[in-house]
Amino acid sequence: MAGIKDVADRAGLSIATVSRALSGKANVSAKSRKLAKTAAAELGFVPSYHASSLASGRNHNVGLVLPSVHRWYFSSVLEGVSATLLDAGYDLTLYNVGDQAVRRESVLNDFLLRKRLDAVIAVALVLTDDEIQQLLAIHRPIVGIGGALAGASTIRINDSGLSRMATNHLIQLGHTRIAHLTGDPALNQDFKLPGIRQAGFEAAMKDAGLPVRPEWQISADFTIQGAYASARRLLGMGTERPTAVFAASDEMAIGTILAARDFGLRVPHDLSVIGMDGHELGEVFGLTTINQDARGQGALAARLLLETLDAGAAAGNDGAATPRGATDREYPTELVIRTSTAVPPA
Amino acid sequence: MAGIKDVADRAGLSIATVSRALSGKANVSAKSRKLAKTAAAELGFVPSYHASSLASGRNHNVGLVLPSVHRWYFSSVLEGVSATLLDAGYDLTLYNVGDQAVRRESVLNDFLLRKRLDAVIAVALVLTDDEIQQLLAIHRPIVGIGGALAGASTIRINDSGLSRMATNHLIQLGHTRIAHLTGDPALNQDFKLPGIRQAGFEAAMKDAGLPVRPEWQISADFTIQGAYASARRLLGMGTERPTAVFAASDEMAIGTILAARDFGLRVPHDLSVIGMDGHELGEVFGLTTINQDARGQGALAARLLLETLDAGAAAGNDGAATPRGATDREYPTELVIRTSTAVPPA
DNA sequence: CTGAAAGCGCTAACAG
DNA sequence: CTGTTAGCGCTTTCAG
Repeated sequence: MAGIKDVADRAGLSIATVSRALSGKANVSAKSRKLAKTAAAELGFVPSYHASSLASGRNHNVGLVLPSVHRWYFSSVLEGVSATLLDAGYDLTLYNVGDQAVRRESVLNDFLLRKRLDAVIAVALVLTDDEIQQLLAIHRPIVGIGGALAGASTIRINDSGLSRMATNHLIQLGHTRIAHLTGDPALNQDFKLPGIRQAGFEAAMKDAGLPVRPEWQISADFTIQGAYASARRLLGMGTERPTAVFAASDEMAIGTILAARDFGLRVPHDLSVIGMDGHELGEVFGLTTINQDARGQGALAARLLLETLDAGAAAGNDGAATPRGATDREYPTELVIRTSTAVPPA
Repeated sequence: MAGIKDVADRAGLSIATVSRALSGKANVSAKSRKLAKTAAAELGFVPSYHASSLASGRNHNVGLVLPSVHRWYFSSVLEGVSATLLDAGYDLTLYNVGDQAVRRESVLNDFLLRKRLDAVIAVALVLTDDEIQQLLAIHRPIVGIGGALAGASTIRINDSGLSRMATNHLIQLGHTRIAHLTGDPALNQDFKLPGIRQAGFEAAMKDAGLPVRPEWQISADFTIQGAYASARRLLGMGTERPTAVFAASDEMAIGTILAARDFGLRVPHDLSVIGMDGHELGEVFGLTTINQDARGQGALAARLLLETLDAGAAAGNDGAATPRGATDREYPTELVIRTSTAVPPA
């Protein structure tokens, strides 16, 4: 309950000096600073964030918009953002919009605009130009992770190129009957991600002169269990089976491996499976995949934002940071070959 | 950038009337309200949360403290809390403290005290009396999920009783050689959860006159992959094997099933496995478990808090809600028998 | 280096 | 029902 006034009284200083001393500003004598600090400590003084934000215009708070917290990719990004922010003394306001359009709307049109956030990080969210403009209009820098965001900075991986790479890995091993397990079209609130990865797959197949069979293009909801169900249907089709599957996420690759086991198929002997992500569970299954360090992407996004904010503050820019020209960074990835892929059965 | 003043001017009303009109208060003529609303809309007015919080004392913001966002239980709780809060127009400030003591400290001693939260929900966190007092001292209601929190309300399941139930399920099937896979002792930032579940297991064994073999009491980090590694060690011990395993979480139960497969053990024919949680993936593995609806627990916690806050507001209580006597609620659960448990091999 | 004073933008009595 | 008047608790010129 102690306010800065109480601290000032107890320290025998003015409110202004205490404020400067406590927020580590210059132009305060060592003695005054000590005096202020002790008084504050003795009173258990904790500054009111609302008051200081109101007065200074800075919030020390970053918003994070996610479509889900259950899928590995998103919780990993969240973890990276969270750790970076916490260490910098920033709060993280989480908007888990899920798949409900209503929630998405209200977050975008109400929550985010309440001038309470210094910046926002949007993960795998397709924003309309209007939505982006609205955000930019309130002078908040935005960074997008996982896809392009016109006018905002983004961090992403080369989804189409990497899908090609994954597919090529299979082709080089000698596979010709390759299936692709993609994300449900309904999940295209995401940056059209499923579509992009699928395009990469198709391009690679085409380049190799291989057919893309419609019945081997299946989809699931990005979860292990969803992919398991879809893969069972794929592998259970009475007809010819593929000898390899490229799944658009590790979770779906794992679901595929589990389904294969049900049919007595040995991985990779009878069926090769490659995923994409770098999920920790991949090791257990010997999953060949493309690592993308989602946690690192989240941390990087947060760091970039913090730098921008600091720069804005240093420039005396009234707390509202100036977004330095929107940049589009590609995050590094690596192909990790384990034991779920091999040459096709004779 | 438009402030309430601009809206007032444009509407030809006083600031006060606009404030009342826009925040849906009574005592405003329909005409004035309409006038205010149109003016606000035309100017794209969005109220400053800091200003209104400072003036009203209410933040519309709840803090959630979690030890992790990757484990199923926590992300499920998060999801429940998040949805409930969003729908009520509240912000969710997330503190993912992880296992770093430093972070835990700073969150507890800095972040949470900044008077920016109306309430806090702590999941599976053991708070010292001091910490609880500190939080209560700033007049913020707290609710704990997943364990006891002296002085605060809690929502939890009967961990010890349910562990007993799970163990008894195995015993009733005829098992006598039962192993227990518990959480790493290091994870006892949790409400001593591993210990409590283990105690339930031991009690059930004792009641049945069965021996608890130390070498069959193993631990892991609550993840599938961690449990997989531990279970491999358990099942790979040259000596006699258990015929059943009770894992303290579904993720660990699944890791166990995967390990069993590696050794050519059929579940449940050669090894019965029971888990605890209600993880969606359990279905894929036919996992027998105890469902606990973590999402629902999170939603309930949020709802309780919102009610308390509303009550406080209604009571004209300066926004600082009065915690109505701390209650300790037990959340309902159910034993779900699937196909991972059966009578022991002959 | 320090203090006084002027707000940040809104809400909440209080009179009318 | 509406306008006026005080602040909420801090930061920040601006003098000194």
